[in-house]
Amino acid sequence: MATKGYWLMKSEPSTFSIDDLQRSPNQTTSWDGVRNYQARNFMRSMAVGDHVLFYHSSADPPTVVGIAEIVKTAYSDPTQFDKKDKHYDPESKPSEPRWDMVDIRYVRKFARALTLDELRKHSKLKGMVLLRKGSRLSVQPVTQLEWKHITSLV
DNA sequence: GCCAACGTTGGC
DNA sequence: GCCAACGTTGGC
Repeated sequence: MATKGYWLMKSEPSTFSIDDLQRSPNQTTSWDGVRNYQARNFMRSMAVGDHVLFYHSSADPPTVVGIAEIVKTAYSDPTQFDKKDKHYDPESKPSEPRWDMVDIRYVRKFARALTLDELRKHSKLKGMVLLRKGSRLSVQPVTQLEWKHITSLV
């Protein structure tokens, strides 16, 4: 059996929180609006069943709040063609869509949210992309060890 | 609100 | 292909 991938995805809770995900139809949503090539490429490499840490960015404090899973692999993000959408991309052609999204489903909320300060105290998490200075990637990989360690805290 | 870090754009 | 200017992210 192949090992599943582990990821972290950021969302501003004022825009879309883990509670919003839990309340969504089938507790599922499509992760649209990603307009960064690196983040897009990570989404393209996701497989159904991959595990996702749900992160609340620009929150006070910013925290890892729970877990989701990938339920649909990357496909064209329709908001790139919607002139009224904030993430409209006039350069992208329907014949050759530039931006993709995946579908994720709610799995669980942690008993408590994990702050960056707390995570930084764990030497095992020292290499985490999330904790790197200036790291802005909204979709990023997590190692299996990092995943195990974080989920063991809650 | 500030600003460091980073990605993108476009002139050359 | 270089790099300055600009825009965005996101912690603080």
